[in-house]
Amino acid sequence: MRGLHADTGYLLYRLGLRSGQLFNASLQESGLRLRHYALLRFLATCEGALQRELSTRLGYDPSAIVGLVDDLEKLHLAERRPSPEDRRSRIVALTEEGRAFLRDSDEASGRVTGDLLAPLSTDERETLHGLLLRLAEDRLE
Amino acid sequence: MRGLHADTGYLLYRLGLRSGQLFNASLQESGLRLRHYALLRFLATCEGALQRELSTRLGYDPSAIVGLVDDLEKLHLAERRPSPEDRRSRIVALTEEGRAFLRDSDEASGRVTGDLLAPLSTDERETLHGLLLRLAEDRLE
DNA sequence: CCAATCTCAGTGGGACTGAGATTC
DNA sequence: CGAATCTCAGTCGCACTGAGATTG
Repeated sequence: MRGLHADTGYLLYRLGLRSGQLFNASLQESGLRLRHYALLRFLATCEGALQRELSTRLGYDPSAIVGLVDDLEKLHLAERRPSPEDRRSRIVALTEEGRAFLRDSDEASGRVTGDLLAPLSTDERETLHGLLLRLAEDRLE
Repeated sequence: MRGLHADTGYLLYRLGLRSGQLFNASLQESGLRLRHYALLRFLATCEGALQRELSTRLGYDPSAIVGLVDDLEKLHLAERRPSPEDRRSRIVALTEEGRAFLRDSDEASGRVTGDLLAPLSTDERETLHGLLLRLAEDRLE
């Protein structure tokens, strides 16, 4: 009979949970959760995105995006703008405050991942990142 | 500004969620969830465990173990026995039905992981497994 | 008396569904 | 008309907390 950790999929599941916990703990004082932070980080790469794009790219349900953007708007870290091409859609974009928040929290987020990967050497971390990236590109729709 | 997938911790989080989804989907017809299955798989390695052990080894809250074992008892896949050494504790053990269930579902669970890791070669899968295992041993209490 | 183990009720956040309103 | 986008209400599984009962 195989042990619990003989299965790579289960290992991924367990380490993914742990990683999320660590991120959420480090974001605690900002009042945000990992999902808000991921949304901000995605917005920083694209100068505005439709809520539907955020849903597919981040893997969250469309109805969840509504509340997340609500929260970020209340904190003035992001804002909704009408889309000039399609009045059904809203464009979500970072504010200046949002950009400043990302600059300030960048170091803290790197520390979380560094802590998680502490048992691995630099080379091993790069190998792991490359393998996970290939899985993500193929398996994260 | 770094992209979303530049962070190994976030990649782990996303792929962990996906892995859990795939496992749960494959278990759907059995009426169990991944957490039940993980508990059964752990029991198969030890011939009976205290609920406190299950909590620490599987990473679930002690109060969650109660309901999980309740579910498995209702399905006659596991059972509680009194501990001869400490009457506060209960020993949870697989039943014969539980062992048979694991034999039957073993192949399906391997297929889920094989599917998730499809983009990688056999060597790469082993490399990934080794790296994740080292992280799990150090970072999963 | 204090600690450990199990149980249970309640709380809060997250994932999802189904419906509605608006616009293409 | 059907399809897409956003919104909202409701449901369900899950994580955690705090309390209680039993035993060491």
